[in-house]
Parts: sequence; C-alpha cells; structure tokens
Amino acid sequence: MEQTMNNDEKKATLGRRKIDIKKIEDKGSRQVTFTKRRKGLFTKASELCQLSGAEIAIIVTSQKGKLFTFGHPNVTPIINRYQKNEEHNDDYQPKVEQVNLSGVMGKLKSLEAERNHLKELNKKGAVKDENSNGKGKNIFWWQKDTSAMNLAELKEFRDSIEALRNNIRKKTNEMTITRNSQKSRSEGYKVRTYMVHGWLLLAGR
Amino acid sequence: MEQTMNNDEKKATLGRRKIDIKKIEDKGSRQVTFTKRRKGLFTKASELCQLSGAEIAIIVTSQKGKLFTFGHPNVTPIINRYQKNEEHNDDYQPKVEQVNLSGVMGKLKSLEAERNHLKELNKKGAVKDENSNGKGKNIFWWQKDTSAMNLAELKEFRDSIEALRNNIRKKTNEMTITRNSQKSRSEGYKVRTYMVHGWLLLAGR
DNA sequence: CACGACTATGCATAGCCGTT
DNA sequence: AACGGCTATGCATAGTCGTG
Repeated sequence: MEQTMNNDEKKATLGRRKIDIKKIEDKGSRQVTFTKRRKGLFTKASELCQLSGAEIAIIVTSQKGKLFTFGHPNVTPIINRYQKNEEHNDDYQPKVEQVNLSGVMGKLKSLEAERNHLKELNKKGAVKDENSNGKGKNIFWWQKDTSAMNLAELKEFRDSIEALRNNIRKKTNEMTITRNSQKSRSEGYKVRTYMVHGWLLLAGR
Repeated sequence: MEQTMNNDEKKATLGRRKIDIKKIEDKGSRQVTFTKRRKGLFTKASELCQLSGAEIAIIVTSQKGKLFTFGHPNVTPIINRYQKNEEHNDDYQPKVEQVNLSGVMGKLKSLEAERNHLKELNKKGAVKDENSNGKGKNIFWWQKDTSAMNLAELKEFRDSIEALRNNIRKKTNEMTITRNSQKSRSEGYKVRTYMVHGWLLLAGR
C-alpha cells in the first residue's frame, strides 16, 4: 500500500502526477483544482455541444455555495425541459424492466472471454488464499480490480458488502461509523447511507 | 516530445487524430462521439465532485431529445437550489453519489444461466476461508469474512477500498449511461434515480 | 495570495477492427 | 449496425515557479 502516500521520487522534472480521486485536503490545492477542472469540464461540455449538437446545462455549486453554470446557450430552458419531461414521465412509468440493455448484453456476451481470463488467473494462482502466505506479491481479494467483475459478480458484491461492513465495524475501532439518514429524499425512496471515515460504499436495499 | 510530426496525411493506421470542433456530419461517428464524450464528461464531473467537494448537476439533451443527467446526489435538489438561488443549506449536505443498478439487475435475471455457468468456473478461484469457515466451503473473495483480518490488513483494505469504489463507480456509471442510451423513446426520458431492486451507493466525502 | 505560464505526464479519445 | 476493445495520439492538468 505504498502506492499512494509516499511515492514522491522527486522527479527533478516537473509535470503532471497521478492523484487519487478523493477530496483534496489542502485548501489551496483544492481551490486551484476546482477552478482548473471546472474550466475543463465546461470546455468539454462546449465541445460536446458543438460536436454532437446536443444541449447541455451544468450547474456547479462549490462547497461554499458559490454557483457556476454552463448552458448552451442558457441554463434555464434546458432545466425547464428537464422538469417538464420529468413531470410528464411520472405519468408513464413501467419502463424500468423493459429497458433494452444491449450494452449490458454485450458485456455479458463477452463473458466468455472474461471467463477465460479468470480461468487463466486461477491457473496462475494470481488470486489465491492469502491465509497461506499473507502479504507480498499475492493479490488480496480487495485489491482485485472490479473491472474484472461482470454484472452478476457486481450484484453479488453488492449483496455481500453489507455483511462485510458489519465485519469491518466490529474489527476496527479506528473507523467511525456514522449513520447518515437520507435527507434529500425528494423522491421518496428510502436509502440507507453509511459512512466510514467519511467514505463508504454501502448499498441499501 | 521531440517527435517529427509528419503532418502530411493520415497515418493510415491507428491512433487518435485531431478533429475540428464543429458538428460531425457523419451520423454514426456523431453518435459514437456523443456517447463517448458524454461518458467522459460525466466522469470528469464525478471526479470534480470528489476532489473539490462541489455539487454538480448536468443535463444533456441529445438532438433527438433524449435526456441524460448527472447529479450529486440527484439533479433535482441542485436545480431547485439553483432556481431558488438561495442557500440555507445547513442541514443538507449529502455528498452521496447514487448509482442505479435496478434496470440492469432486472434484465440480468434472464441471464441467470450464463451467470451460473461463470460462477461455476469461478469457484475454482474462490478463496477457501479456513479461518471463519473451517469447512473449507468455497466463497468468493468479496464474501470473505473480515474477522480474520488483522488491523494492518484492515488498513490496507481501507486504502484499497477507495480505488475499488472508483472502479465500481466507473463501471456502474457506464452501465447507467448505457441503459439510458438504449431506450429509443424520444419522449421525455427520466434518468432520475429509481428504486427497484437496489442501489449501489458510493459515498464521497 | 492569486493568477498565469510552463513542463512532463496522465488520461481521454478518434479511428479502426473484431464480435455479436 | 451496434458495441466492446485496441492503439497511437491529442489534450488536460498536477505541481512549480514567476509576476503583479
């Protein structure tokens, strides 16, 4: 796990460096990044508009509540249409189940290749019992890249992650778990959000 | 950086090429670009959210009127705040990204057989948890009981879970986008979050 | 201190190709 | 035809330094 914290081999030469996608602690850097990336985001949006002829509205609220918007050309009309559509759609409904998931189908169709890949991994012992040897070159199960997971596996992951959470809570006192009641329930669905150290990926069900 | 740019013609082969930022004439390419760049845009937005703690809502309307949205945690609250142009947000700080898997999961059932097939093969790579399940019963790596983990391992887990989360986010985001793009209904498309089977919640901080 | 410039590098993606 | 994957390449940007 020396991947993130201290791999600063002063590169003598400057240049972009990899960062983790998590909240930047340093206030200054965070502000700079916010400005830079917001600009980049808007540029990307603009390009997408021009390339594809789409209409895009973006609303960005900084942590302090400052508002930035992007609109092609205006935000309001797009928002209005969004709300209109939403309203309209509430009258129709049952389309969730009948969605044509050709993308997912394709993904699962490639399951065979993925399966073979996993098979290969198994043969090589890349994923093995960490009890026997422990750390080192072994790939721990939690280090496995989820990109190798297909949808079915993802579902199982979701189903078991809750138990995992409980185990973690039991084991660690360094982690504080706070229950975060869902307040933004403007839609009425109930979801349970748990936070561990400020971040956790927990599925309500 | 010292590359001779044979700027003459196409490379006749692979690689990204520069394009003008103007409407793509070819319908197929335009559609592909729309999909790819929209995904990229949402990814950028997600990263910006996590890095800076900002809240972002994006509404994209394709030329055919199909709607795609991105929101933390939902588009509506951010829009509402935008329209009210007022923030009394002392009690409201979600910082939760919600990813909808319901549609995907529903369709997934029809692929149960294939899934089981893969599962069977995967069992070969399953971890035998001898600590908690002395039976040596096969379990998948994500089902492993963390009670066998010591504190060091847990720390590693905690550091790794972030990457895992990002991977899941990317993947699920991908799936959500796919789902949206597949529905050929030009009427309003509610991409807003449903709750059918379950959610995968990815908590940022 | 904030911003702009700069540099090296990470990351996004245009075009193409194989698969379904 | 649509989608996933690949690859070379363009573009975005993290970190630093210079300037007002």
